[in-house]
Amino acid sequence: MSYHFNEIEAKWQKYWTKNQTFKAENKSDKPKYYVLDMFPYPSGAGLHVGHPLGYIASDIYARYKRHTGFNVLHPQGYDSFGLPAEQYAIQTGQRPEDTTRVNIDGGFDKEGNKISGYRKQLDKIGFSFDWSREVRTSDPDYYRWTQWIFIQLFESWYDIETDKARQISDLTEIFSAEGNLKVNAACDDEIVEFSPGEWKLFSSEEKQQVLLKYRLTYLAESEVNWCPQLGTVLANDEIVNGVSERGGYPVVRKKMTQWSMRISAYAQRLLDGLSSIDWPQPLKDSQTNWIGRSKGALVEFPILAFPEGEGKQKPGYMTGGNNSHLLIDKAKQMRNNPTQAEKLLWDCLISKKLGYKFRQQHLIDDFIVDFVCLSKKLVIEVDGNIIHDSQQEKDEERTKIINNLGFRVVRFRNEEIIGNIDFVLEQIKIQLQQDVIPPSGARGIKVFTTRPDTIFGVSFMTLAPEHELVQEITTSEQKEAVSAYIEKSAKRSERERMADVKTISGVFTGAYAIHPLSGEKIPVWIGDYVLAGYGTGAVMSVPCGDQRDYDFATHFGLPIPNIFEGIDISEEAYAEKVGTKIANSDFLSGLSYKEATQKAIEALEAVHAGKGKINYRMRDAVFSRQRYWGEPFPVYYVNGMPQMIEEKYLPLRLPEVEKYLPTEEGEPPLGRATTWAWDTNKNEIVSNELLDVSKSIYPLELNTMPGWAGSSWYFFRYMDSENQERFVSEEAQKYWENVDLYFGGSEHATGHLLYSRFWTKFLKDRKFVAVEEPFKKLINQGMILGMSAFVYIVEPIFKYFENGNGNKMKGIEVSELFLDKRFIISYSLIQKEDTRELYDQLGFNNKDLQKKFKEELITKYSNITERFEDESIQKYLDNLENVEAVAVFAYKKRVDISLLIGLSDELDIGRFKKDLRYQDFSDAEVLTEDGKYIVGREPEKMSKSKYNVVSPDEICVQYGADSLRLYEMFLGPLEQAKPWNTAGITGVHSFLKKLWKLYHNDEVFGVSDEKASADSMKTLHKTIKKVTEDIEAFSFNTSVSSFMICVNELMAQKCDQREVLEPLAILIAPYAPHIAEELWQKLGNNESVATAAYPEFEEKYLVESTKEYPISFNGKTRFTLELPLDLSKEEIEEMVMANEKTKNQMEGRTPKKIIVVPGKIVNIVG
RNA sequence: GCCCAGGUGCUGGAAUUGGCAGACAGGCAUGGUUGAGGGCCAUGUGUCCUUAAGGGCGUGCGGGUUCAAGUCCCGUCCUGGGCACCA
Repeated sequence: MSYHFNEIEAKWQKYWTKNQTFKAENKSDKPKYYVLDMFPYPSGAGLHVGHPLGYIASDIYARYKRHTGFNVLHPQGYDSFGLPAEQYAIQTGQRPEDTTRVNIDGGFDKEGNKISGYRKQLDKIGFSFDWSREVRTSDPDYYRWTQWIFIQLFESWYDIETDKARQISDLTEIFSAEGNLKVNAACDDEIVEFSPGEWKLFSSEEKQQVLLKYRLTYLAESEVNWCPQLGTVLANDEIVNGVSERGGYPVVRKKMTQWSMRISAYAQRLLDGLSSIDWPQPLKDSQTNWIGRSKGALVEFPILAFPEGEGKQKPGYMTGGNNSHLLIDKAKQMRNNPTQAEKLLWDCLISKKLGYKFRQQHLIDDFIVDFVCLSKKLVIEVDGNIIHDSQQEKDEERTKIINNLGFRVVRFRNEEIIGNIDFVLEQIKIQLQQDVIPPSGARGIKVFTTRPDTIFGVSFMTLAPEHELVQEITTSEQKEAVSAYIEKSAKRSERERMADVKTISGVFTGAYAIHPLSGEKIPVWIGDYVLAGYGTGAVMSVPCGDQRDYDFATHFGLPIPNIFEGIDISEEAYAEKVGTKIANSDFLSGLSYKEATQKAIEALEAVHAGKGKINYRMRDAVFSRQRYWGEPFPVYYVNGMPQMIEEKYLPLRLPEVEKYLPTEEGEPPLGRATTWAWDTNKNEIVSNELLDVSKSIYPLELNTMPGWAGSSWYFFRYMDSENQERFVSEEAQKYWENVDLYFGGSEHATGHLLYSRFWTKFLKDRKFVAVEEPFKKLINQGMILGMSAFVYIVEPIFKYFENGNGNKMKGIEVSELFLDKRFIISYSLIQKEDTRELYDQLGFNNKDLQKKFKEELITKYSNITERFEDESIQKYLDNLENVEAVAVFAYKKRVDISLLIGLSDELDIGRFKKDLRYQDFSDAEVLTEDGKYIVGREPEKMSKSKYNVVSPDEICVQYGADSLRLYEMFLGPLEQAKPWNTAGITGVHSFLKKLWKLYHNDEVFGVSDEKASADSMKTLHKTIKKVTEDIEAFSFNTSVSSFMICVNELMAQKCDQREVLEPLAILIAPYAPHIAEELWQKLGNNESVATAAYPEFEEKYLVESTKEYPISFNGKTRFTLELPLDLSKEEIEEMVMANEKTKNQMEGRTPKKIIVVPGKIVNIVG
């Protein structure tokens, strides 16, 4: 009875579906185990053999866990929103919804080609998925909850004090009670401070504006990565080498109003969480890298007010702005004519009763304040008796600016001072006791540095061209140069800027900053080596310690002071931290990196010019896409302010549009929808025409969510996929917790895997889930590469070059790599006169390259024929008649692997020539002696465009799903990338045939109930041990070879006992479930093998009494000797030395040393 | 430049608490079975010397530790992946 795998597999796949064998229950006595694969994007191309690799591994583990008594959740679904469906829609006009459905469930594409669909393809491989829990991210029942989570994010802010996300209503309560002064939140940088009174006075819109700066998802105008070809913005992780990940289109910087996710609030927790999860180290490393935490200091360098002055150093008390020279006379005048109240107060203040020095009518920026205590940064303003509204507004404005410079302001009215001077002084005293608030605002240049120890090495400062201060500080002389530079660098695309890191460019602003510790005057430059997006967009340049600063200084002739003891910096900067001593640095001289860093921060803090700071590289994630095929935002706009649609009216369904392109006005595709307005009375989507008619109807958001929205929480939905009340019920989530084992590719390291962790932490903070991390253990499966086939083409080219004498000549250029290949001569180009076309085809479209190639050909001409082993080309050339000159060279061309004969590397020349894709070669000549053409093969990523795709469907038909499963595992370690070679599958296929035979006597099934031999029991238990260890270590390739060894041994032993064959069937069931079920049934079991108890390993069958000792002399094994295992060291030594062979080896010498390791080895030295 | 992973036969790979390198497969070769092909079975297959017995050399390269190194240490080269004017 032979092994009819197709019948067997179809039978059991049907059985599993019918009996819902793998349906997971949310209630069970068994312990739970959650195994998950990253769900696929269902593309029109269907599955290739690379896709199921991870699914097979996870399936084996899930099945293994079922055998060992776990309640296993092993679901599957589709990440069905995404760009390719939309691109396809743009091209063909078909609805993405329809094409996506066909890609999953099967059907026909527009050309009428049959698409079998992901589901059918997956089903054929025999996975133990619980399909009753399937999710599709593009299903309104699913994205309803994606929208819901978005609303929760909108309704939350991040409280740094409690290190948690909290409801936005908590924040508004705090604002009403105490303003925002004490709020320590993750929020936008430019937050204006306000009191509870001011908060109450804000209009509704102003309040919404303020709150947007705190929300975890917020609308902000920011510089984004705009991809004109795709018509959308991209997140940082969707850009690779300055071009879009999908399609490879250029990306430019553009200012746009976009939804963003405040993931930066979670930077530290995302970093800390990594230590609690069992993920591959490289993956953790790349997340760590991406988050990019760096420890250092934030330092503020004040800007010199009179850069064009006599070069005098500005004293610390001169706090005036750029217009000080105009105001200073006015201030003097005011000092001489004080009001009554001013006079009274000044007399008290100048008497130093309060213990602090005050100044009168002093310049701060472009304002003259009445009194100021510079050391405590306290301003005292005296107001007239009658205060008009307009005056009050002006005062508030003025207070804000002064606040931003780091001064507090107290105001008293004239009558207060005159009426109760003691009370006023008491108030001032209280203010003086408070700490100085470091300046939060404008005039200083704030920089972030990881090397505060090198602060005395600063010789200039550099701002990013986009820096907001640039316009303000640039002197009139430099204005032109600076503007030109800014314009030039703004024009450069991101890619250009990245490609060109070598060119040093920059311009002096004319402004100077003041060193906060030395008081020295430091020139301020702008340069595009400083990135606007990182840190503060400005750097303190320490040329001796940073190569970029060094290069910049060298280029522009700026000074390079050396602050390292005994280090030569005449050639390059010195960036080593350890073992370095700081010199020429005032109080830091002589200190190590660590000591100096700490001292520098202390000193900066003392003068309120800086503080220690942790900076993160990770930016907030842009969450809007100008696309159609994504989740619509549950958002409408009232007076330009975003409003959330109430939860109970979700989902907000994606509208129909006629075309999937942006509108003429450049709006996203949803701008084409005619029914896309929100009626706040009826709470439904209504026609846009009503927008002007009714006051309760508002426009809906036109952007959609990015691809990662739906995938950031789907693992929770599987726990309770039918729930209509909640995204996952509390009980279901508490039961399944999180994913125990997650399989997927490492390419999602900084996208999906980071965003999922972020959302999970957020949901935990808001108590929607009870876990902090989504995936406990993660395994990255490696990519299966396709074996692309290549043909090697030589093409004769005429009128190609001339030698020095003006004669045309003959030559061959064949890459050395191709010397052992067979060639195909293409005639297609012979007829073509214009060689430029050929150049283009080969990439030699550059004049220099052409010249170089020509030269090389001439110099190599003399010895090329010797190097070239296949003489047929030479013969061909020699036989050419009436041709004076010809040059030939070879290149390779991909050929479709379906044009090969069988599984061999031989090209079907007839079909190749007839193939339309290779019509240039229809009259080609194949240079081979034996009439065969053997292609070259190279591993590459499997893809349709490379003609190297192997479909699992064909493999299943030819060899069966069990063979496919075993082979994919047998190929090599799971995490490794490895090439696919269909020919190799015969190994595992014949193994399965042998296994089948083991359970059969000739034509009939037959097992005996007799006792198995000791050898068979040993083989079985050895296999149980090895396979179990391997499966726990995810070493599936070695367990497959263990099965092979096991079956080979049992065959040799002629084993047919149930005692061995029954446990073996269970053992192999996770790997080859179909054949295992069939054998299990034939063994007389009625239930599926899926939940049969896993065989237990028993040591006793493996106990050996003897060991074949390798006997080595000076480390080289010469022979082996079988000895009982219970011998002592001495006994072993005695027996070995007594052996005849030992005596032969020693040839009468006495050993210097004898090493005996019982149970392992004997080594005789001498 | 920085971080990570990895270099073992013709190919995929096995062996890393230091203990007979090349398990298990594919390929190739020879033989058997078969009308033929496919299939199946058997044997061989790191490399060099040798009729053989046997021996030399062998895990990218160079050193070192050890009775013993693919495995540990130092240096170096190469390949693949990630990040990158990140201050």
